[in-house]
Amino acid sequence: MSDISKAEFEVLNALWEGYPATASDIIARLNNSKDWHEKTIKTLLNRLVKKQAIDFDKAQRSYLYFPLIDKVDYVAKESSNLVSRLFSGRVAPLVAGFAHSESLSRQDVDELKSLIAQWEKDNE
Amino acid sequence: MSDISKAEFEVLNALWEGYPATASDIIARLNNSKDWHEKTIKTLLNRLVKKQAIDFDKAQRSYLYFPLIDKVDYVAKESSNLVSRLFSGRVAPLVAGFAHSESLSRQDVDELKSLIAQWEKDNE
DNA sequence: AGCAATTGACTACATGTGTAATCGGAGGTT
DNA sequence: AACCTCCGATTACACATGTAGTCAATTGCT
Repeated sequence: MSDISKAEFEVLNALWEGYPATASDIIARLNNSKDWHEKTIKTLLNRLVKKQAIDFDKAQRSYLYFPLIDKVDYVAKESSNLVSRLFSGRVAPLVAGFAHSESLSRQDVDELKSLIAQWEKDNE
Repeated sequence: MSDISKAEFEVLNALWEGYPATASDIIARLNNSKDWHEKTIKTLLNRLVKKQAIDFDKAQRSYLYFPLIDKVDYVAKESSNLVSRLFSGRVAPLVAGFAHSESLSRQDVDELKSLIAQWEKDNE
């Protein structure tokens, strides 16, 4: 399973942006958002390899990293994890929280409506 | 902020079930779900106090613990955190994931519909 | 009064995590 | 051939975390 730390996740996420990618690629991508030392990122890549979250092909000098776990899967697992821990597994109360805090956009609402329509078509 | 670890969260969550509560109360509550040593739970209570997530009133011998942070707030922060990290801050894609994995219930859908209706009334 | 049990405080210790620095070797440069 | 450079591997180290154990004081029991 994923026992990926916060920092490790950022690196993995950068890799999901495009792969295979060299360490330098990842470092460049993270340079924008994070203020991490190159060595730090390499350490994190290493730990991700050890955790079997990513792997690499040996190119000439540098490695070509690629993810072993799919972003969609990871995201689904994390979401369901949080929803089950914090909302007894039901997603509506989470959305309710967002509605309350004004964090619900017109776009969200439109998408939700369409999701619901689809769900109802499929489920009855 | 909350830098509450997983184990600490379980204890805090047990406290939210009802407070003020003694350490023994919490231990009893967690006994059902977790297989933690009494001492472990007391350590976690202590750490939560140090982190100013909870506090206590000194009763006679044992303390009466109570939360300093509200579950609703905590839950909102964690949710928004996850949604922003994994879904660029928009909640609909998260719900879409649930719809896809058959984890959306009739009840969820009804609640979502009512949330949406309310949102639209408020927002246009 | 004296002892046992209970409670929070303090201590312990292995492993995880954030954040690098150093090492040794492969490749390019002169 | 000798050296510099760039890469991954290995090592470092402080603080967080999971998971308890020991200590000292208080309380209840006899």
